[in-house]
This record gives sequence, structure tokens and C-alpha cells, in this order.
Amino acid sequence: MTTADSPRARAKRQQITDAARALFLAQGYARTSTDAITRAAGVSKQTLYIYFPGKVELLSAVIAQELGGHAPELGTAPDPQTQDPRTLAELRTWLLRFARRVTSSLMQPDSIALLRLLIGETVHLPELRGVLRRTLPARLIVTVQALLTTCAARGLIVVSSPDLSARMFVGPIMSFVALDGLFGDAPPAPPSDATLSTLVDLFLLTVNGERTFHDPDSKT
Amino acid sequence: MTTADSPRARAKRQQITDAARALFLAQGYARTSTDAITRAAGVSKQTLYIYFPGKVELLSAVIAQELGGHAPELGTAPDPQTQDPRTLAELRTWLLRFARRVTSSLMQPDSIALLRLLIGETVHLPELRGVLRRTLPARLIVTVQALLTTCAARGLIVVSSPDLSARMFVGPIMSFVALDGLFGDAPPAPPSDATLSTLVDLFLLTVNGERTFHDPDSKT
DNA sequence: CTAGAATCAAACCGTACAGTACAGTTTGAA
DNA sequence: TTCAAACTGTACTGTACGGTTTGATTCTAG
Repeated sequence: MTTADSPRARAKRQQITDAARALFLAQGYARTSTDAITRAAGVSKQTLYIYFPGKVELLSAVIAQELGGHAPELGTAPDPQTQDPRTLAELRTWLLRFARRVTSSLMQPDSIALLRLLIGETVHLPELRGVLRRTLPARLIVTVQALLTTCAARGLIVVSSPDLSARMFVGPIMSFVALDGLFGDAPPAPPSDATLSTLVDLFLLTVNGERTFHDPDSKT
Repeated sequence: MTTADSPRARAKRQQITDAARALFLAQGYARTSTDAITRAAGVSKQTLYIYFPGKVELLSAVIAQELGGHAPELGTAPDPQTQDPRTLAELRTWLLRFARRVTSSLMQPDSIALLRLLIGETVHLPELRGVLRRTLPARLIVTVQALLTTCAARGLIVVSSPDLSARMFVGPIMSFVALDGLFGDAPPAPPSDATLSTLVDLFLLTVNGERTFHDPDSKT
């Protein structure tokens, strides 16, 4: 394994992982041969084995790279534009933006394929489970949880269990990713803004301490 | 393929699918060889190929059998004991029972393994996606949706969008299956009754028509 | 008891794959 | 021009697998 970090080496490395990425995502790990990868990468087999000790390490590299790329969309940062909501309206905006960002990012065909790959391979690569859990859904929940706690401390909302409340928001959102994305046949279309908006409104009902209700105000 | 339906044939068949089931769930499809299956089943290789045309059909048989076994727990039947809720309390009981049934069933190690297997193999067996979608999450949502609609028609609750409301309930529940089950390292423990109870209460806030709701600031 | 079906055990076939060996070619810098 | 490192193409090794074949053995029904 050439640990060399020259630009050239980096390029070759990328060239290989790019091809591997495409094939792994399209066919899965087991059904992708190293021959196919070298062919797609335009690289000699020998070169592949200079840069990577074996097929599994190549998979790890692809996954690491891919998860790194997805990190920002699911990031802990509360979103540059709408930081620190101080009113319910701002909170609403934040949640909506978050929901849109998560769904549109996670429902891209490549993300779906990656999810399938990861979940499928975790059976015999258990260390992947932790990585997956920490990068994906846990991060979502933690992010929302932190926000809700902040807002609750401010008296903006009432939250008895931050974890459960976070799940009440993230769960329905992920239902789109799972149902339409993971289990769907066609490339999925992310939920419309109207849908997400309604979802946010429904969620806000669960953290709403102050107000009384009437007129469910049939909006769609 | 012996289509014979004698008790003997049925037994042999079962003997094979049982072994295949265990191995597929433990190691995945690709990593399980037919040799290993025959060995585990105590059956000659020839016999296997008499009962099943090939490895894929064996997988199909296992999946069909397994999904069939899980059907009742996720079933469309509203639950024999608590049919047709007529009060909010009864609805609450129904939802709690449903949540407990789904989580405890889906979070058994075997169910988790089956889910991983299914999701992993859908990449190259697209027809599995439909099966999976129809048997699992869609059925959950449809069931809840039907119940909510009924209760709404009765004036028990207020539901603007049955689909979204169903997702508001099923999503958080599935978050346990996904987070602690699919992505967890250890055999997961289903959420406690207290947790589920809180979850149900939170959900009920979103379908509650009796209270008043001052829209904080009118949304766009 | 016996005929025929079911099953077994084991060898076998063709193929595909991960990984290696090697001889030759390109690249890029001195 | 030279030289070393990187790279290529191809052929090869060993192994594992899905599926087939064969011939012997066991079961079961009549």
C-alpha cells in the first residue's frame, strides 16, 4: 500500500474509489468483482492492490468517503441561516428547513443505494453498525433534541422528554426515506413542502404548552 | 422439483428451508453456500436441488415463509381484544397495544436479521422491494390510517390528513426498530411501556380536536 | 418380500473470483 | 539521457461455489 500522499497518488486512489463506489452502490459488495472495478477505473489490478490491501478495505474507504460527504446535510450545525430560533415562527422555519434538507439529501438515488449497501453489509461487518448509527439517525435525533431543549429552556415550547420529542419529529420524516426511498421501486420524489409543512405543524402540537386549541383550521 | 405434497415431502422441504433460514439470517445470502445449507439440513445436495430449482428460489421460499409468520403481528386486524374504540381512552389503549406489539415483534433478533437480509438483497432483487413495502411499513400505516379515519368519522379525534397522522404515529415507533434494532450492535431491548405510553400521549395531542389552537403566527 | 421411489454420499464440471507474479511501458524529475 | 518509481497487461494460482451426475443405500407401499 503506497502511503505516498503525492497528488498523483491521491488522484489514482480517487480514481479507484470512484469506480468502486459506483459499482458497489449499483450492485452491492459481493456481486462486484475486483476485476470489474479495475476495468471501470481504467487501472491495473496490481495498482489496486498497491493502494488497498484488499477488497474489504476498498469498501471501507468508499463508505468513509461517502459518509463524510453526507455529514454536512445531517450536521449538528443548526443551519447558518436560521440559528437560534427565538420565536415559534422561527422554530417552525428551522424545523421545516431541516426536514426539507434531510429528505432531499437522503432520498437521492445514491443515498438510498448507500443505505441499502450499508444495512446489507452490516450483517458481516458489525463495526459498520456503529458508524452508521452515529453518522445517520443518531445525529439527526441529537440535533433536533438539542434544539428542542434550547427552545424549551427559553420557554418557547414544553418538552417533557427531549429524546421522545425528537423521535416524534425525526420518525415521521424518516418514514418518507424508508417507505418511498428504501422500499420503493422508482427513484423517489421527496415529500412536497406542503406535506412537510403539515408535518411540522402536527409536531408543534406536541410541544405546545401555552396555547389552547380550537378551530383545527383545516389547512392542507 | 418434486411437487409432491406428501407429508414426507413437506417435512424434507421444511428441513431444508429451516437450515437455509438460519444461515441466511446469520450470514446473508451471498456468504451462504448451498453446501453449508445441505450440511446444516442433514440433507444431500441432490435432494436440495430436487425440492428447489436453485439458490434464489430457496431464498424466496425462506422469505415468503418468514413474512407469512410475521403477518399477524402487523396485521390489518385492529386487534381482537380492543376493537373499534369508542372513546379516547379506548383509542389510547389500542394505540399502546399496537405500539407494543409492533416493537416487540420487530425487534426480535431474527426480525432484525430478516430486515437486514431483505434490505440488502433488494439491490439485485427489485421485486423484493414491493413485497417488503407491502408487508411491512405500508401495512402498518394503512392499519393506523384506517383506525384514525374511523375515529375521526366518529368525532373522536380530528384528522386533517390520515396519511400524515399515521406517519406521525408509526414513524416514531419505527425509530426504535431502526435505531436500536437495525443499527444497534447488541440485541435490542424494545422500548418500555412507559416510553410507549408517553409516545402515544404525544401523538394524541396531534389529533385532538377538543382543544383550541391559536396559530402562533399565521404560516404562509 | 420385493419393486420402485426417495435419499444419500461423493466425485465431478465449469466458472468466477481474490489475490499474485512478472515482464514490459510510461512518467517525471535530475 | 538516465534512472527509479509508478503503472500496465496478462497470465497464473488456489480456492470456492452453484449445479450435475452417478451409483449405492434406505425407506415405504403393496
